[in-house]
Amino acid sequence: MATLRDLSKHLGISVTQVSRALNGYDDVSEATKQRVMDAARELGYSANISARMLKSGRSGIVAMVVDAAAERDVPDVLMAGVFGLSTSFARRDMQLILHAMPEGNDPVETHAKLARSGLIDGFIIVNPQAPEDPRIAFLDRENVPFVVHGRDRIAPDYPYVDIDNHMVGYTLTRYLVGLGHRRIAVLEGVAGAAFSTARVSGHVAALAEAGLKPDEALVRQAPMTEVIGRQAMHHLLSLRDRPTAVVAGNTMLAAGIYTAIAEHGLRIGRDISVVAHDDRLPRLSAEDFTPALTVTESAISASAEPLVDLLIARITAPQAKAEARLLPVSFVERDSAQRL
Amino acid sequence: MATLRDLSKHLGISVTQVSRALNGYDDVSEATKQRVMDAARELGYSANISARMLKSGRSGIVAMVVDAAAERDVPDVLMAGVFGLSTSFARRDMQLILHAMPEGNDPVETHAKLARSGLIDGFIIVNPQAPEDPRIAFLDRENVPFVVHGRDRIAPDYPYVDIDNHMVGYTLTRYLVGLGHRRIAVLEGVAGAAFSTARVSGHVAALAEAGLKPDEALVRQAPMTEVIGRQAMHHLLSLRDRPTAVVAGNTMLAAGIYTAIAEHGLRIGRDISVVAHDDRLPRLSAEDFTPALTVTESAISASAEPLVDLLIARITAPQAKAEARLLPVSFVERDSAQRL
DNA sequence: ACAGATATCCGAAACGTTTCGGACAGATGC
DNA sequence: GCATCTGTCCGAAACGTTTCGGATATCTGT
Repeated sequence: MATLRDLSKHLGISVTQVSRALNGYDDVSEATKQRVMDAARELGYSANISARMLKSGRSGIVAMVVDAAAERDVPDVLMAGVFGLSTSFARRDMQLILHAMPEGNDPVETHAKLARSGLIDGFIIVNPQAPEDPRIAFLDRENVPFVVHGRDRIAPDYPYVDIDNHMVGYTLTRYLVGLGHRRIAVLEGVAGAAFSTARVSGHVAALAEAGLKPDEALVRQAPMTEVIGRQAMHHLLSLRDRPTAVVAGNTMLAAGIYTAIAEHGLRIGRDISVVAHDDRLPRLSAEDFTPALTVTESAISASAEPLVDLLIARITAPQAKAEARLLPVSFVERDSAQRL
Repeated sequence: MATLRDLSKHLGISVTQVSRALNGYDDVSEATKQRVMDAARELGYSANISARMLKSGRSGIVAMVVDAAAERDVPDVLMAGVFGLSTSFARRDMQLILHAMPEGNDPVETHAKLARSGLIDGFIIVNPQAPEDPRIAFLDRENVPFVVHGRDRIAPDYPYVDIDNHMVGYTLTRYLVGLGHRRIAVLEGVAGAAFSTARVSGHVAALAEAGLKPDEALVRQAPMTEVIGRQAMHHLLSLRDRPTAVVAGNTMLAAGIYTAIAEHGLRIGRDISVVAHDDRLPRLSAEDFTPALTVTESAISASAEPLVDLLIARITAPQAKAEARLLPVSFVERDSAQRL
């Protein structure tokens, strides 16, 4: 609870100089800088954030609003993201507010209220809706700094971090086509989600390239949980004309799919091929599946650092041209898909 | 970005009166109160939190520090807690900072730094370590408001919300003993965790009551994941003198146990009885297990509201005697345990 | 020795809010 | 009619920081 004034008195120099010493200005001598630093440590001084903010207009706090209802089923991916972000921000002496929005609340209104309070320097937007996310439209219009994990259009003019989801869908399906598969099912995330839409379009593109038409009955967009993967796979396997291969949106879906296939007495790879996208979640590693799962992989945790960088850039220079980062995706062939 | 002064000018009354009107003081007439409210809505006024805080000493922000390494494996229970807390705080116009602490950082130092910044009104402490949690000792000593989910001793003098974990352990084991079981295994949370210690002690008490000695080989304290449940159960089943029943710390462990038993070709209930504690996590419902799982149950989400109440009480009246809330636990008999 | 550059310092204002102490009516009591 | 009370209002100070404009002392080159 020491203040600048306490330090100033203690050292016999002005508040101004103490402040400038602490903030590394160059019109303060090395000697005093040292003395101030030492005294600060000794007295346990830490700048009062609200005072700093009142003056500078920045709080060092960013917020991320998540839809409690939508995220409840899939905490793994959210958690991986939040942890990465929180530590990345902490390293820069910033803090992340996680605001869980109760069901039925308007996301735009929630962001508006948070922004109006003046507390928040910027927002992290996750799970953008395609084709046009209302939160993005709002923040853009109001000139509130934000960065998006994902994107709601092909070439946005706001800062975002994403992977090439179209390519993910294309790669996985293309691989199966190459193995001779013709009836290929797809289990992806919920229909509104931008990443899900992009991947399905990649899937369709790969099919088209092989002269195949997508079969609506084989495409399912739903929350990516193990239970849903299992149910959906059971349904697919009970089809008259069942698929010979399936693409899963993440490893949780894949786990459910594995279970369902086993419960049908079929062998993965031999009877039904499975491939998936792997976000590198801490719990379900594709290489630990039996048989080991063939995937496109891209660690979701890797997006934290660039997201933080871009958001900070946005906050400090709101007028600068928006930057974006496309994270790499690699394809790892294992044993879960075989030639038909 | 409207300020009090904007309102004051716009209405032709003093800043003081505008502030008092907005904060519901009674020395301002109903008429002006109404006018001020209307103008505030019209101009989109929202109090600048840092200014308010600078003056009042309160930010309306509370923080929860979680150990990234420890929570990575078990996001479900953390997530359920965080969501409940965030919405409960939001309802009171407060915000929750989730601070993910990187591995190897000192929790006490992390809390100290956060507290010193002056930004944070209070802390939520989760996963207290028994017998003495250093974070609790520190915050108590420094008179920083906090509330604990759980407790690190039997009868603490700080505010906390908990269930009777000794009773949980006792009830589950007692039930199995009543069914004639004598070799009863226990899979609980990591050894340092207070809840885990309490439950194991309840287990031991129930055994002692039946004249049984606990067998160290049958008690395992580890992270409560499905994978660990499965591995631990495999180990137990391979024992020369294997248990006839097992108590699981939560439904994730139970799910792994179910898998392992099935993989051994044994039937749950008939060959091996299983009971568990059910935190009512959104994903794994005890009643959806086959066979349906017999549990003690207590929704972890129910603790959010009392935690928030107690923390706010602590913040507004730091000197008042600490309150506590013991949440109810119920026993639900289903089909996963049978008479030996 | 002197003008000007350089290095180091400081006072004071400002950010937007809350709140203390007091002001000024009009109403009430005697 | 005077003092007192009640209902409304307001000015000014304060919270702790940052920063602008200026001050002072020391150094440079001539």
